[in-house]
Amino acid sequence: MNSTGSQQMPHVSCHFCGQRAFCFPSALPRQALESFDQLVERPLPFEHDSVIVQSGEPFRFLLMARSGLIKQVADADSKQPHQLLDIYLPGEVVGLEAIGDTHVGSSFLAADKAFICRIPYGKLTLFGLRHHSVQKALLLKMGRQLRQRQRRFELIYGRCAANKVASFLLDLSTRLKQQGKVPDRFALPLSQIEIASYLDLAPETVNRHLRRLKKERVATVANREVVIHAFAGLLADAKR
Amino acid sequence: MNSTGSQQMPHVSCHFCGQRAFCFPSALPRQALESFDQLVERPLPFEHDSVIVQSGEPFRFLLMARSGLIKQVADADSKQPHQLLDIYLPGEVVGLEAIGDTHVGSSFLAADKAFICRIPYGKLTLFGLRHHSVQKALLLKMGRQLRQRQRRFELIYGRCAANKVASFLLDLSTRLKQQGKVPDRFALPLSQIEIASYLDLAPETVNRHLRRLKKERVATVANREVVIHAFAGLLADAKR
DNA sequence: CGGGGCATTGACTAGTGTCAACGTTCGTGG
DNA sequence: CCACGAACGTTGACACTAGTCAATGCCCCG
Repeated sequence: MNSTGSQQMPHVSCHFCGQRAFCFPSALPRQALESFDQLVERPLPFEHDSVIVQSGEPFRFLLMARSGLIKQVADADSKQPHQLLDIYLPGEVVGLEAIGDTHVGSSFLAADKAFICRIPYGKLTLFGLRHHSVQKALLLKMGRQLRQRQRRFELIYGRCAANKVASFLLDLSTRLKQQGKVPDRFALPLSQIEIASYLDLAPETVNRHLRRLKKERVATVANREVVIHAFAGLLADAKR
Repeated sequence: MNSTGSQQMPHVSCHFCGQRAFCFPSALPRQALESFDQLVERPLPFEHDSVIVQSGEPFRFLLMARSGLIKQVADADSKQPHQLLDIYLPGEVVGLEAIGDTHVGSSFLAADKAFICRIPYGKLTLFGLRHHSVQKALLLKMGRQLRQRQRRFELIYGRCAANKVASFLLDLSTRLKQQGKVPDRFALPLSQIEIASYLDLAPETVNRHLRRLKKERVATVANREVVIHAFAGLLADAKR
C-alpha cells in the first residue's frame, strides 16, 4: 500500500534530471555534480495519498519531487479530514521549515503518483561547506519559500470566496509557467474537498464558485484537470 | 519627523547587548564578536510609525530590534489603512523573506520608539564564510521564521473571531516568555484597528470580543497594554 | 452489482461585515 | 491653559456572505 522507500529507484542521475535547474546542484561543475548525485536518495515512487514524511518523525531530509504533487497536511493521524496546509509542485523544495528543529511538524503525502528525491540535510550542509554555490542555493530557496508562504497567506487573508478560488487558479497557473509548463491547462490531483480546505472554505462554497466559473466560460475544473478559458475573468475575480 | 539612520547611535557593543543570545554572534569567541560588532549599523532610534524599510527599496539589510516592536505592512504608500502582515518582537530577525530577491517586498515600521540594528546582508554572508556558527545561525533563523509564519498562518486559518483574538494574545504571551519577559502583563503598541487587520477581522468585531474578555475577567486590553487574568479562559477560547 | 466517497443542489442560519452615530482620548495650536 | 479636531473606541441595527444540514445523484473501485 505504501512505498517505504527502503528500496531505491533504478538510478536517475542528477545530470539528466529535468528539475536540475531548480535543484541545489544547478551551478555545480561536472565532477562535483556526480559527488552530489551520490548523496541523494531516490526511493520507489509513492502512490496516491501515501505518506512520504510523517508528522513527528525526526528531521533528516529535504524533499524534491521530480514529478507529482506533494501535499502538506496538518496531521495525518486524526480521523477528521486533513487540513491541506500547502502544496508543492515539482521543482519546489519541500521541508525547509524543519531546519533548526529536531522533528518534522507536519505530514507530507503524495497527491498522485510521485517520484521523489530525498536529500539528507546533514550531508547537504557538509557538502555546502566545500561548495559555496550549494550553500548559497539553500539560502536562496529558503528566501523563496518564505515569499511563497507569504503568497499562501495572502490567498486566505482579506479575501472573499470568489477571490480565493480565482487567485488559487491563477497562482497555480503562474507557478506551472515558472516550471515551463502551459499555464492554461494542467492536472490538479485534488478533490474539491481538498481545494476547500486549502482555501479555508466549505466544500459547497468551492463547488458553487467552480460551477459559476464554468457557466461564465472562465475556467473548467473537472476530472482533476483545470482548463482556463479566460484569464481576464479570473483576474477580475481575484482583484481585491 | 523620521530618523533617517544616517547618524549613528553612540556605540552599543554586541558584547553587552541584551539580545545577544538571540542574535547571529551568539556563539562567537570574543575576538570574532568584536569583528562582527564592526559590521553592524545602529541608526538613531525610530519614532512611532516611522518607516524603517520602505517597500520596493533594494534589499541590503536584515533588521533586529534591540527594543520596540516592528510592524510589517502591505504597502506604506496607499491611503487605505495599512494591512498589518506581521509583527516582530525584539530578538526576532526581520527581513529574511527578501533573501534571494533584489528588492524588499513590504514595508517595515516602528510601532513605538524602536532601537534597531541593521545587519548588512552581503557582509553577513561574507562573515559567515569564515565563521560557520554565523552561517549556521542564519539557516536556523530562517527555519524558525518559516515556522513562525506557519503559526501566523494558523492564526487566521479555520478559526472564528473568538479563536483568533484568544490565540493572538496567547501567541504574544508565549513569544514574550521565550524572550524572558513576564507572560501575563505586557505592552502592546497597537490600536484595535491594527489588531483587527492583523487578525483579518473588522475592528468592531475585535472590540466586541475584547470587551467580552474583559467582562468575563479573562484578559484586559487597554491603553496599549495587555493584562491576562486567566490563561484557562484564553485556552478555552483558542481551542479549535 | 453494491458501497463509499465525492459532487451537486436547495433551504436555512449563524457569525461577521457594514453602516451610522456617539463618546473618548490625545495632541496641537491659539 | 483651554479649545478644537482628528483618530480611535464603543455601541446598536441591519445586511449578507459563507457555513451547516440534508437529500440526491454520480462515479469509481472492489
